[in-house]
Amino acid sequence: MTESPPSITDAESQVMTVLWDQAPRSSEEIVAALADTGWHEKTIRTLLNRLLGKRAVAADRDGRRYQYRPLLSREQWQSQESRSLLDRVFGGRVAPLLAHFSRHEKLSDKDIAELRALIDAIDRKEH
Amino acid sequence: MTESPPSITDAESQVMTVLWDQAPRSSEEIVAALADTGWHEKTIRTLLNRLLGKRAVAADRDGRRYQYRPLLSREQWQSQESRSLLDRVFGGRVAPLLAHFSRHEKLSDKDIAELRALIDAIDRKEH
DNA sequence: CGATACGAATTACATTCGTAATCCTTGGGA
DNA sequence: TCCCAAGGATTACGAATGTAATTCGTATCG
Repeated sequence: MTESPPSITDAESQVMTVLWDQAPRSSEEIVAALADTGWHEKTIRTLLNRLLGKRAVAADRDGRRYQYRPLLSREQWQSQESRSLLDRVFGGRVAPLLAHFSRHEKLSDKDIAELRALIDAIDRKEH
Repeated sequence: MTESPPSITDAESQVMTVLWDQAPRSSEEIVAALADTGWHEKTIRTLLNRLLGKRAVAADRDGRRYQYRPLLSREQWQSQESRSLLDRVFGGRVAPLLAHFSRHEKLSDKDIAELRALIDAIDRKEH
């Protein structure tokens, strides 16, 4: 059986975010970092456990506590989600997605600058 | 109360796809068009009904049958899904998403051309 | 004219997800 | 030494979702 990257839910991804931001962390720290969500401490511990079950995070014993760290990387997750959107919504083709963004999304100056840099980078890479 | 565009599930979107492809259609035609999914006819009718409940499709009486047609457009749906990905996964910014694609997805020449056209269009719009 | 078949409407049911509450263990303080 | 509180593990529970089965109404065929 091959290990496919774990798929995580929306709520779970918010927990991952705090670990991607900094790790390892104790559950107490994670709870603190998620104070703004309004989630109950119990809820966050549940999410942590589900992530453990999915092997999206690892827990290293630290005395009577655990230190949690991500196993699934943010990049892996972004890839999964992007590919999912691409396949589900745009028939797997990038161009329609780009066309969609160009027609419907408001791009900030920063976005535009980054896009320009992106294209330049691609140009250079293709020499 | 303002009408927000209905949010549809993954299975439902596959039904929408056949209506976006061509409409109006009878349920029989829709079932036929979804033969490759392996879904039971009952399943497809259930999805149609849920879409009706969400006002994502309309049913126009045609004798003792209905002719179904989409109320939610493919473009609207693509926008919703794109924005959702953007917000959930890329902090709401387009450039990181595109940067991600450029790093991890194979961009065809056509894709790159579109990207360039996108920037050019923006440039012109901003005069 | 009565039974049937087909589409529509309603109901069903297991799983996943969001959101906790409850139970279990054990290190530390009274 | 004994009890408690903080964390971890387990259980709960309603809503949404995937996937149907059951029931209902009626046009049609024998």
